[in-house]
Order: sequence, then structure tokens, then C-alpha cells
Amino acid sequence: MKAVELAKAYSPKDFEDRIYQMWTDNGTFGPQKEGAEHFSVVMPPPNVTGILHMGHALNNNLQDIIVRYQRMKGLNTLWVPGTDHAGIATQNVVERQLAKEGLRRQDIGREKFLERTWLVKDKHHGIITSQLRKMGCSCDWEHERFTMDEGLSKAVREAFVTLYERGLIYKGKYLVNYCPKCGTALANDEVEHELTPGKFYDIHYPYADGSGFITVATTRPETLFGDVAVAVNPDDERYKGLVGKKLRLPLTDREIPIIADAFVGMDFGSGMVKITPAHDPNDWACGKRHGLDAINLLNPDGTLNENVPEKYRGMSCEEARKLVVEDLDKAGLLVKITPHDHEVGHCYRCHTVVEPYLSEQWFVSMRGMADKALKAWKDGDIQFYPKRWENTYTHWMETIGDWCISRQLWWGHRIPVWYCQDCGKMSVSRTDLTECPNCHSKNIEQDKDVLDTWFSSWLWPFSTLGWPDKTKGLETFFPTQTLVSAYDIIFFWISRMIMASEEFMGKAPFKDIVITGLVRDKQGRKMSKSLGNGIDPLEVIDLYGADAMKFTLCYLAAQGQDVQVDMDSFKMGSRFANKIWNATRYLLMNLEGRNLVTITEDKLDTMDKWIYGRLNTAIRTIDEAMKGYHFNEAAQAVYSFFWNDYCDWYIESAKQKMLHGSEEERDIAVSILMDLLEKSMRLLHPFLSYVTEEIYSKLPNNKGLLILQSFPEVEKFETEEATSQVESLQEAIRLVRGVRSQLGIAPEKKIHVVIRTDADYKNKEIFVKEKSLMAAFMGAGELAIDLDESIDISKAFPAAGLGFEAFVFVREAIDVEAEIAKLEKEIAKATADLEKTNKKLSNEQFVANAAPAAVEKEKAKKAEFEDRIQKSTEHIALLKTL
RNA sequence: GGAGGAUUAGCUCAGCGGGAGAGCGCCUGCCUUACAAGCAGGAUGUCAUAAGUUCAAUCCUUAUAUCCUCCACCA
Repeated sequence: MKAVELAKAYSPKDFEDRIYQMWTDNGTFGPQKEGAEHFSVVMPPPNVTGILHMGHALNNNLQDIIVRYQRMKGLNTLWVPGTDHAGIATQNVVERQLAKEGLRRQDIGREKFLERTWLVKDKHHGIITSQLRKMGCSCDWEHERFTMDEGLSKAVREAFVTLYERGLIYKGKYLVNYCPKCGTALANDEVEHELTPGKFYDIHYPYADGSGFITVATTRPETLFGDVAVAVNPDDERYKGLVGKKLRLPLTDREIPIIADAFVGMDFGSGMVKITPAHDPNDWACGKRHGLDAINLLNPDGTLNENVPEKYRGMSCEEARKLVVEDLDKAGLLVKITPHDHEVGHCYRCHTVVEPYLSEQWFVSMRGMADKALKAWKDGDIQFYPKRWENTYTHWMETIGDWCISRQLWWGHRIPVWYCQDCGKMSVSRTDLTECPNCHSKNIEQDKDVLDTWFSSWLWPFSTLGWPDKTKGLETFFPTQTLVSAYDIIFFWISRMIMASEEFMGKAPFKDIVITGLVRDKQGRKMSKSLGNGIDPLEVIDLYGADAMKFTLCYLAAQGQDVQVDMDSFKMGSRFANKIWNATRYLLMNLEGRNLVTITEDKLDTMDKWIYGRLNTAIRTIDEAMKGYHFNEAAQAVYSFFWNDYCDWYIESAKQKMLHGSEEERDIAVSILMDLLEKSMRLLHPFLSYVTEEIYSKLPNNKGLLILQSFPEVEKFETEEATSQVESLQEAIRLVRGVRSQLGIAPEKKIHVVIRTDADYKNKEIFVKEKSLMAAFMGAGELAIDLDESIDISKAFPAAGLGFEAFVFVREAIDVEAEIAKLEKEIAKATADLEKTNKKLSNEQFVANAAPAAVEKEKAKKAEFEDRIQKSTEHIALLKTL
């Protein structure tokens, strides 16, 4: 056999792109094992607004590891990639572009606007998919989907109409969360509450009959124009007699009543609350209870409308607040202003303060679906990793409110509802309507709003497989097995997918829900654009390679914990990949003139059986870790097997055979090395896919493309005895190496070692059998396993192991006198240094006046010198005993 | 106001009731022709604090402290 040359340096750029191309050219990502048990995963679709960040890298790399592992385990595997149209976010991107040109979306019209949005989508889609390829994701591009493609649009319509038919979708005028900047309603969970500094304004509301006034406290004085009452607690003794009295609303002519409602807290503020149903959810509910009107004060853009006195119209809430407060003050109605921090809702997309806004919207009734989703969890159909997220899930499901799904946007799935201008009838339809089904008038108009983005993504696990059509893909790959996602979208996405899937498919969309942590920087901060602390996955790949990134992330991904990284973190994976590369290079160099032989048990010695045992341990650990999604444990097993066991011990020991063995022995040694290398590549492939595939292609014993090979099975060659024996061997070697190091014996100096084993020591055999190996590893010129009468151990340096003792004769290796002289010189120098330092430290002036850091430094020096002196003294004592 | 995390080596973190660990950094000695992105050896810890359960606690229980998330309509 000829030696195989491998490039001298590990350079991932030389092969990563080529290998990805080869994988796709050979159709390796698609399902391979028709008829076998299926394993499918849907990729959480990234938004087409941006490019992938480190969080995506973590998420997709972990999915890739799972999918590659299961593929190698022989399952019929499918990983569905795709992207999300991300309604608000994407629309915002385009609106920002327009704003730079001095335009608003209304200026160019819906059609032109959408054209531009599709361009943005195409651009980002291209970037995102190329990033996924660079990372090495083995998702099936044949199955790629987009939330607004034809099939998914059909699914969205089907879902909407079906729910409508089931009476689960309704339209109505309600108080919803509204982002004035985005110009659209939001769902409850799209609002982020944040502690915001504000003020409490105590305001006098005079009685209508002029008999005095009461005081209300509010954080939002500008909404007083929408007040329809002032409420007190019915049990509040202070105000009992006031209920029913009329008040004159400040700055207006309007009269409002005092009412009693139990929601008012008696001990909060003045115990009197102004009721503004159109601008506060509590007041809305209160207004409903009392049959009060709701007066909307806002235009869709967040400015005040015609329901406020003229001078305030067109102002933003903040502007109006200032003026209203001023005017109240002038009117003598402002009592006091106190600072008051409170939770204020902000838009999760643009961070603008969200207004409660009275408007006509579409809603989904969630209660029934949530109950089904809860049952799925109770029945064990779904399981979270780590388990603690189940609390979050059930709590959300139990307290769920109806879902506002209409958005006043242009980018998204248009609501499939048509209104007839003639007969006034509303039609909900799976297909586009051109005439009214009721009166056949052509004068119909589709609802202008679009659906919440999550209304398409909640169908993702089955819509991507062809639903509502009964496709083969759906039949084969639904339900999926594992969903990998970060915890920030448990509510938005994961929970809703479970509900949709139970509703439309009658079962849970996946079994295992793996919740990853967030990727943070080394200060523990979330990576974000605004902080500029993000790491671009492509930069990592450029610097260290995709394997280095994947392996490092996997190694750091303790279940559910956040991952903190900086650029340097990825050196770890890079070094490991480099190590694999070089180990391979060495083995391939040694193929020259060798014949690979079949490995049978009788050809194996203890070391061989040991390494097969180590391989087994790694396989078992990985299988177990992957079962429970403990990625870090799997990565550690891979790492320590290959590096610490295979490279550090096994290859090193095999070198002795290669050096001194017969032709036949060398053939066997190489055959075993290559067998282990081949298996190692299969073991490592899910974690370092590119480098292992590249190496695999060079192996004389490869069986085709690595990605399609089977994951290694536990070997039968392992024996407990071999494991135990080699551990003893390692112990003895480490012991002697320790002595050498302690005495500073140079590697080229050979020493004389005698090992004495206890009478009942069970692993003596390995010492005898592997004597030459031990000698080589210890750097021993002579090694004796049995203690001879003639040997005077009092002249040797002793080191005790478990069940044996090693005696190291170092006299020949070192010049004791010279060594002692060297040490004494060192002690002298250290003593002198110490004196200087002590002098400084005993100088009161120095201690009192010098910079504290300088004093600390001197103290540290002192400790160091003392330490050095002590060590050298001990060392000398040791040498003198020899 | 609820809920959940975190607290272990200088740094980042594993550790899933019986020996305190990894990577990086640090120290010592080595370019031993696979790898200096390496090899060998080494140092460093009141496992946040205080009680408790147990033969045994970094791990379980209960408090406390500090930090971080998430959820929640108190005007």
C-alpha cells in the first residue's frame, strides 16, 4: 500500500465549500432510508429581515448534529429548512429604506411597496441560505419553504377558514395593543413591559354643582378627555356617599358620574380612578361592566383626534401631556406631581410605547386550543429539555387570552375575507373571490389587513410538508421528532405550533422540545446590533472553519444554559480539528508498504483491547448524551476519546510497534490504527462534519461518503481486564514521569527504573508484557519489574502507586552536585531579593505612602521569593538522600 | 407581586449523593521527523453564606445574600 499525502496544515477553507457541494450534488441531505423509521426536524425559520447571528449558529449547528447523528443511526431523515416573512420587521426595513428617500409607504402604494419588500426578502433569503450552507447544515434544500410561498399561503387560508367555520375566529371592536410607529395592532405577547420612569399627577375634578372637588391620581393626564366616569371602591367608607354624584371634567364642559367598582384599590393613590375605557384595559373592562361609552382619542398614527379640544389635536400623547398639565395648573386643578416608575408596554419590534387602542380587529379564541395543548403535555406527547420550561409552557397556556391576528400592514397574508359593497355581506373564502357569493355583485373588496406572522409560522411543522393536501411527505414525516429553539419564542411560536397541530392534525407536531440558551458575549450581555457586541458566524468560519464553530458551540452547550463566547473561544474547536488532521496525516504517512489485514481477536494485545474499550465508552456516552440532548457531554466524550485516549496513548504506543515490530506486527498495528481512525471519523462526523468527511475520503478503508455511513456500534473486543491493566500501566508511567519532571531530568537523559509490585497485585502482567513500551514512555534506559536482591533501593527515588512502587535511579541521569550547586545559587539569589523586598515592606513610609498596588506587588514578590527558597531547599534535601 | 435560573480554579463554564473537573490562562522542561494550534509535568478551589436530612452533601431540604431572565392591568 502507498502512503497518502495530506496537506501539511489543517486549512478548512481548502475543502469546506467543496465538500458541501459534494454532499448536495449527491443528494445526501434528503431522506435516504425509505421504509425505515423516520426522523424529521423543522428548522425554526429565520426572519428574512436580517442575517444569521450566533444564536442561529448555535441553534442550527445543534440541529445539524442531531440530524447527522440520526441519519447515521439509520433513520429516514428529513430536516426542513425555510425562512419566515416576518411581517412587521420586514415591513419596517422597507419603510426605513423609503424614509431615506423621503417617502412613506402610502406614497408609492401597496403594490409597489410589496415589490420592494419581495426584493428585500430575496436579498436576505440569499444571505441566510448561504450562511446555512457555510455552516454545513445538512438540511434538505429540496424541501425548503418560505412562509409566504404558494403552498404555505394555501395552508394559511385553510387554517383561517377552518377556524372561522369552527367558530374560533371572530371580528370585533376591542381595545388592543397598538404600536403607533408600526401602525398596527399587536398581540398581547408582542408587547414588552418595561419599568419606565413616569410621574403621578394628582388632579382635582370639581363637582358639577360647584360644591367642591375630588382628587384623582393618574399617570396619563392627557387621556382625561376620554374619561367617562370616576370610580371608587364600593367598600371605601371615605367615598361611599359620593357615588352617583356628577363631576365636571377638567378642561371640558362634559359631566361624568362617580361610580363604584370593586377593581379600585382603596389603598392605592387617592382611591379614586378616572375611567377612560378607550385607553386603558382596566377601564375598558370597568366601562363594559357599567355600560359606559368608550371615547377614542387617538388617530392611527398615535396623535390626538377630533375628540379632544381643538388646541390639542394632532399632538402626540407626550406633547399633549405637557400642555394638559400646564393648562390644569393654570386652572388651579393640578395638586401635585410625584415621581412614579411603572411598567409600560413597548413594541417588540420597534420599541415604541404601545397604546391601548380601540379598533376593529380579528381574533382567535384560544381557550379550547390551549386545553388541547395542555392535554398533549399532560399525556406526555411532548417533552421539554430541560424540563423546567414546562412550567412556563403550562402557565402561558392556562392564562391565555384571545389572539389578535389582524395587522394593519401590507406585508403578509391578506385576510381571506371579502366585503360586498352592495349587499353588505361578509364572505370568508379559501379561494380569491371576484364576486359576492350572496348577491353576485362584483363590487366587493378584500379586507385590507394582513395576518400576524405567527399565524403562518404556527402551521410550520405540517404546512411545510404539504398540508392541507394529503401528501406523501406529510404521511411520512409528520409528526416531527425534535424541535430546537431558543426560549424567547416559546410563547410566540412553540406553544402555538402545538395548538395548531392539535387542532388541525389531531396530534402534537413534535415530541422533544429542546430549548437552547442564548448566546452572550464574555460580559454576559445578550448579543445585539445596538451594542455592537455580536459575533458574525461567517467571521468565525473564515477564521477557524465551520467545524471549529460547530464543535465549540456544542462543547459549550450545556442543556438550556446560556453560552458565553468571544472570538477566541473558537480556538478550542479549531485546535481539535487540527489535532484530528495531524493524527490522520501521521497514520497515512505510515501506510507505505503495509497491508491492511482483517482484525480478529487473536491479533489483539492488551493495548488494542483497551482502546477498543475506550471507543466503546465514547460511543455509549454519546448515545446516552444524544438521547437526553446533552450536547456538551457528547462533545466532551468525542474530544477526550480522540485526543487523550487515541492520540496521546494509543498512537504513541503503536509507534513502538511500528519502530520495532516485525513486518506482520506492523501490518496488524497499522490495520488496527486505520480501523480505529475509520470508526473515529464516523464517531466524530456529526460534530465536525467537514474535516471528517475530507479525511474519510482519503482513507484506504473508507466505504463511500462519510455522511451516509453508520454511526459506530459498540465493539466486542473490549475487556474489563484490558481496561484495568492499561490503567495501571498509565499510572506507573505517570508516576515516573512525575519524578523526572520534579527532579528536572532532561528528556534525553535515560534513567534506571525498578518496579516492585505487591504480592497480590493483579496487573503485574501488563508491566511484564509491555516492559519495552513502559521503558520508552518513561525514558528509562533500564527497567526491571522484579526487585533483585542486588538492587539497593536506598539509592533510588521512590514513588508509590496503587499496589506497586517505582524506584527511580537518577544518579546517572543527573549530576547531583551540580544540581545542588545550581539550587543553592538560586536560593542565594532569592534570599537576596527577599531581603530587598523585606526592607521595603518594613519601611513604614513606603507602606503608608506608596500606591496600594505597589505595596501589594511587593507583598506578592515576598511570597514568591519565600516560596522559591522553600522549594529549592526541599529539592536539595531530596537530592542529598539519593 | 409571582415563576425560573445563576453563584465551583485567574477567566468561561461542566459536574444528574460516595475520588473536586474541562477549555483558556499561568509555571517548569522539551522543536521526541503527525501536530509548538504540539508533548510531558505542575500549581491554583472555606464548590456564595447559615442551618438541616444522610453512614456520606458541590449535589437533597430550608432560610439568607448577590446577580440575571420571564410572567403579571394596579390607575
